Amino acid sequence: MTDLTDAHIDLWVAAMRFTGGLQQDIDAALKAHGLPTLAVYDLLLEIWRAGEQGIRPVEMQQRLLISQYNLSRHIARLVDAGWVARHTVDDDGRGQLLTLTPAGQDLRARMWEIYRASLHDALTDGITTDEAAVMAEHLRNITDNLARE
Amino acid sequence: MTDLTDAHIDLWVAAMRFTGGLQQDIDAALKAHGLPTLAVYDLLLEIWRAGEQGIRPVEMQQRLLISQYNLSRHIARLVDAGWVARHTVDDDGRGQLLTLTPAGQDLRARMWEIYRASLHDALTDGITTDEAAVMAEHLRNITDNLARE
DNA sequence: TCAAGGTTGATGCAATTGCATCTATATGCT
DNA sequence: AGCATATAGATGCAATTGCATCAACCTTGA
Repeated sequence: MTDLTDAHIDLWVAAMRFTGGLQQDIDAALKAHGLPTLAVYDLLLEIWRAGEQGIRPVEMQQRLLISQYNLSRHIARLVDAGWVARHTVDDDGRGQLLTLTPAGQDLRARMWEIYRASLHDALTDGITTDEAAVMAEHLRNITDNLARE
Repeated sequence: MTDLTDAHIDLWVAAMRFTGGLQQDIDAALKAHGLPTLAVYDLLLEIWRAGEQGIRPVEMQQRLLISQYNLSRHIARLVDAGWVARHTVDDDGRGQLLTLTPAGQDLRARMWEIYRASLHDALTDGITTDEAAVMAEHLRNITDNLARE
């Protein structure tokens, strides 16, 4: 039973400022190019990764930190905008499978250009590849602890 | 001119999942105890730190990642709830100084109990104090880079 | 087969956030 | 002083989010 030290708290504060600040920068860059937010990008990425087979909303919900009703409404907007297509599921009448339309694939690619540029500007100067790998591993360890509880 | 590597991207993804997941856990714990959200805690903390002298909203805005109108409305709610008091500024008729009422001080303390417990559960098992210190320093370096641009 | 309970996704309504703009005060310039 | 511009904070309105609940479908068990 170890203690929570000031260093642990510092880590939490630094992590919050890092993700919060960079997230704002990325969203600002996306908006400046007339593109949707980072939250929408995450959805498009998941659907894109699923390929032609598609992905169920319930599966996206498990992977992303998003509430069910929020996901449901995001999907409705993406479908309305013509970026995502809904398909029926053969063996489950409740469900649906989502795929990206060509326009959706194009949008995701354009968003990634901007997203990637923001990450480049923010990350490459301040930290080496090796340091980044070590930190990512540590953060995954902690996050796995969370999920386990 | 270095490159953005997969390790850098992994770091970003891991950091997002870490802060997002833990933030959800903390907010859930606070809510389970009938307390306001983490965002409100940050405001109370800033005002608390300012002590009897108080703090101006414009200064809070610079320190926290919050928009002006959002801050303005949060403050209005905190004042309505009796947790924060507004004072006039002698040499600036536009401004105001905020302090915590006794009820606000009590609220902040109660929130910190829950907040601290969540941080303890999440952090102490997965990472040592020394590792946490190193990571916090790295993250601050990156975040400082952001601010400079 | 069919009732009970679980899962998937949608939605009405309230609260919050984002955006644009506004009011009031302060500062700087001539 | 008098006007233009900048800063601090508030607010009307639209969009998004949170919460509770719902409808439709699936699964299990008697």
